[in-house]
Amino acid sequence: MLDERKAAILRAVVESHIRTAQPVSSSFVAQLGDLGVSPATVRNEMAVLEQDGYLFQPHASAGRVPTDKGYRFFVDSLSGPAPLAAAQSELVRLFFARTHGELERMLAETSGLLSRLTDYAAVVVAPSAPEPGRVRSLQLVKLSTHLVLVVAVLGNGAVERRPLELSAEVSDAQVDRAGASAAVSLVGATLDKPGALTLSGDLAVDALAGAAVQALLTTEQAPGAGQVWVGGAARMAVAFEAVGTIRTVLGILEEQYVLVTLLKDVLDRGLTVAIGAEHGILPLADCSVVVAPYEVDGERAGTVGVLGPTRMHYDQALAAVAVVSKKLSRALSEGGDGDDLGDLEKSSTGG
Amino acid sequence: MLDERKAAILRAVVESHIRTAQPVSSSFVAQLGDLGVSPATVRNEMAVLEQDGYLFQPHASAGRVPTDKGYRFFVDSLSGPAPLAAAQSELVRLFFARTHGELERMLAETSGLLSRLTDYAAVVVAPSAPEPGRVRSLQLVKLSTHLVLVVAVLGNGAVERRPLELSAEVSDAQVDRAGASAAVSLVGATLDKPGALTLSGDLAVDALAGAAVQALLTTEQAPGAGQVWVGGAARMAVAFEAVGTIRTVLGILEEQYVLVTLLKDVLDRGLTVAIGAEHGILPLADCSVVVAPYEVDGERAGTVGVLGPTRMHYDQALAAVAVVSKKLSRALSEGGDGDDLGDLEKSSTGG
DNA sequence: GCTAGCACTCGGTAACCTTGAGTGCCAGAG
DNA sequence: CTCTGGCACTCAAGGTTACCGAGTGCTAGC
Repeated sequence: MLDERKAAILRAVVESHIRTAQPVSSSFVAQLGDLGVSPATVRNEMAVLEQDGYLFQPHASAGRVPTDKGYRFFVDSLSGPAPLAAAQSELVRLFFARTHGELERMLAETSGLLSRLTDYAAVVVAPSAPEPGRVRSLQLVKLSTHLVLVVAVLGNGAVERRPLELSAEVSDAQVDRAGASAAVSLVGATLDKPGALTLSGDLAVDALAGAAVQALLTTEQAPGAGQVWVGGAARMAVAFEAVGTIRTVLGILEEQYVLVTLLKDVLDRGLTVAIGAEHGILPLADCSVVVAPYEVDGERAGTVGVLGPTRMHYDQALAAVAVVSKKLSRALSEGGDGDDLGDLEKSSTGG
Repeated sequence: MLDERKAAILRAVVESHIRTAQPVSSSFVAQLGDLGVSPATVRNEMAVLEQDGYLFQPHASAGRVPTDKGYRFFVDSLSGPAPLAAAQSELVRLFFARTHGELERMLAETSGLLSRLTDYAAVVVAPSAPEPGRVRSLQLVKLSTHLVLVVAVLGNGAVERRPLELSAEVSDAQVDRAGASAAVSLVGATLDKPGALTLSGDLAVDALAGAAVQALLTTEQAPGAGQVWVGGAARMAVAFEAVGTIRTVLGILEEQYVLVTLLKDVLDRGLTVAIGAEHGILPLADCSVVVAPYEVDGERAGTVGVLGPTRMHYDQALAAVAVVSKKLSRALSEGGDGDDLGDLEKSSTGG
């Protein structure tokens, strides 16, 4: 599609513009020395690249700036994510060595990590299904005469909690028996495939046990699914100069629904990077997104991503997103805090 | 301290500047007609107000702008929070009618509510002590050979969860017995006053039970205490013009520790409003904070607050913060989702 | 004590010019 | 046919000047 020289020029323009945020001149590219041609030649090539839609000239006496198409070519021609800088690898290592425990806190902090790694805003989407891990423990706790709490502990330490409002009063003993019954049905099973419920004969008990199991099974799709954490939104205020852009981007970053949909769409289209207008969100026309799914026990669970300006350091962002998603997958999968994370470091570098 | 006319002029300047963000001229104040004097007289008074540190003149041929001291006077002379607009009352009502369930989600969404009410950024600090309610249930769950999870359900439905790493392996039976023992010690007690632990004779069991109780008692001060949710940070990008200011303010809004300390300090000094440099945070010199504590079961638990530009609508912010903190207190106190929130509406309006 | 009048200050805007970076194009060399 | 040096052209950015007008401080008089 592009002969090698045009490709080289385009790459040079993109790289330079990513670094400096300035239009790139023909003489600058020529001076780079990679091609051994004069500025005039570069100019001719650039004119063609502009006609083909890879470059754009803000005004007559300015250099060239890449278009979305130009960035797309650049990203597609990347050999892969850059290796993480040593300091950053260390950050990641420390983070995952230190962090365990609560899922929510972990994901929230992961968004902070990813943002620090890339210097852009980071987004982490919670697993959309209830934790698929096996149920380790289930308990009913009577809070008041008409309120019972179902508490389940899953394999990875996550705690699922559901309130149950009762129409009729039940005794403590009945709650206990219902809890035992529900526990028999669910403990050891995964949340999507419960065991059968053994009936006790006491209607109230069986109804309560059934309701408890049911409450856990119904993924709280609407409200909870796709919970989102955004880290380092402030970094977008650094990435952009125009106040208007900052405003709109920050606004979007608070719209959880839009964010979740955005990341999901990109992944569904099989992409890792969405550049400028490629994702449909108009206000984010100046932004690109780098995403990766993470897994829990081998199943695609949630998404991590980076949102930065179109002129972002794609190689670094790709690397950071890849490493974080991988390590996160490990950390969240059964076995919990991995002892064997060390070897991952290498394998992810050579992606 | 200020005669009535000076006070009126000062109030007029503050009010106008809050609305327009522009320096206020003597003729404008005179035109308002509240005093029936000429611009020249207003000028003389303004000159005095400037000497006394209430006003400031950006440059010779400009109007006056309030200083922090000027705002302080204004706020102190407010008759109290303004009544909430009807639409906003409705927002609050709907919110608290709809929202219940998980503490964290509730607090997170509350920050969004408060931000929408005021059009500034809102901050909600989680209860700093572990939920003070009585322990309703306690359970140990063995996650892997060396990892046990302590799960406690408190009176208000909150779930406290602590991981315990074991140095030696214990059997399932031992974990169960330790759980029972710890439960006897804690269930029915409040977390700050545990009952004595009855020893079983099995060293491993007793050690585990003790560790479990201990884990729950130690408020996870450092990491978890003072968890913070920030809502509507993007609104700060609207409140300020200068990119630099936006950057620093957004930066601060992500520093949880700073935020928690800030709100705590303001409350500890007995203030409801901190204006400009009154709180020690230099980068927030252009910002004011309006805070209120909320309670759980009659005890001061956490804080809600609004962060806006120094020239913020204090009356509205005060009103919003007051109403939200009150309703939040109700919603979080034993009894949970209140049925009796209706009557609060009136009492809070006439603050 | 208030006010009208007046001189003064100074930020903001527009008009103008200059500068220089960068291009497009052309003609000639390889 | 491709590349390059040269040259005219364009246009944003920055500096200078002048002007306008908002707003003040001061003073003299009511």
